[in-house]
Amino acid sequence: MPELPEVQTTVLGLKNKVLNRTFVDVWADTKKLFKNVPFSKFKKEIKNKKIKKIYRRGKNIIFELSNNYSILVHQKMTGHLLYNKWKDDPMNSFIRVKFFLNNGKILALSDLRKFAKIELHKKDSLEKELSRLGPEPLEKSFTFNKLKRVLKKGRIKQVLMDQEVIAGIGNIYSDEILWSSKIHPEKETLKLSEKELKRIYKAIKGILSKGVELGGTSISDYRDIEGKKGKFGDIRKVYRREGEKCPRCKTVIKRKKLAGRSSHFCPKCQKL
DNA sequence: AATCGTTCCTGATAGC
DNA sequence: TGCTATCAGGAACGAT
Repeated sequence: MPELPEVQTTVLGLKNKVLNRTFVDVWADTKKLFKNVPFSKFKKEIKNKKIKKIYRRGKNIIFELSNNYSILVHQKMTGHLLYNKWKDDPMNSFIRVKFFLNNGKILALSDLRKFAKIELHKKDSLEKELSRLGPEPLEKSFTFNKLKRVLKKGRIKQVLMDQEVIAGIGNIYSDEILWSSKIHPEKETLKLSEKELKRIYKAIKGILSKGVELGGTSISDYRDIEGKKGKFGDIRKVYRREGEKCPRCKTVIKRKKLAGRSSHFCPKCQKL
């Protein structure tokens, strides 16, 4: 599922391929994905508009158009954008939306479970939408003190995944961050020592950067815009490794459901 | 006010 | 073999 590193990988690809192109038309078989305006209006407003800017905020992708509208795409769990000719792979075959560009190429959304959302925003409604998100963890302004200030009360795993606390962390990277910092996912944030917080801070920066560097994680559905897999999944330590051995201490990795989400951790390295 | 459970969706997998 | 039930999960939403 696309989290910060996956969305960043997609955005880098898009900047390379579709920046400054113009949308000629758009097709969709699943019009439900268009959440805040009817598909017909969406189509009318983006037709023949140039893509002036492409950027990421949290797990959202934003295309800024020449008519001061912006398109916001959230890939949710199984959505990913594909450009032109992409690698043949079952995961790339659930095409729900196609954007036709003025160079004759296609930008498509493949989304097995149809959870993705596409919205059309004017400046103020976009700002309002994005203002709910917490800070960007890879930005310089995300300092150790910033982390301490934004962390709210609760179990660390859920707090790390809360988009209003920090933007961009989901299930994969929160498990990896906690394993790396030797913290149990159910640990209460208020009970974290200064040392533990420092480890979490370093892990957030380190793991997310590594994720971006390796082009994200593709053990289930994520693919880059050419339809290719990211490589972070190869070096992950605990996520979806229940029953395997902890690379640090060889204890069998456990999985536990927390607030509807599975958490993977080493019961020896990550004690409560 | 904050926290919990439910919902959206469909392919893969387990169980009978 | 072939069917059905369960599971995966980001975030909005409704319920407590």
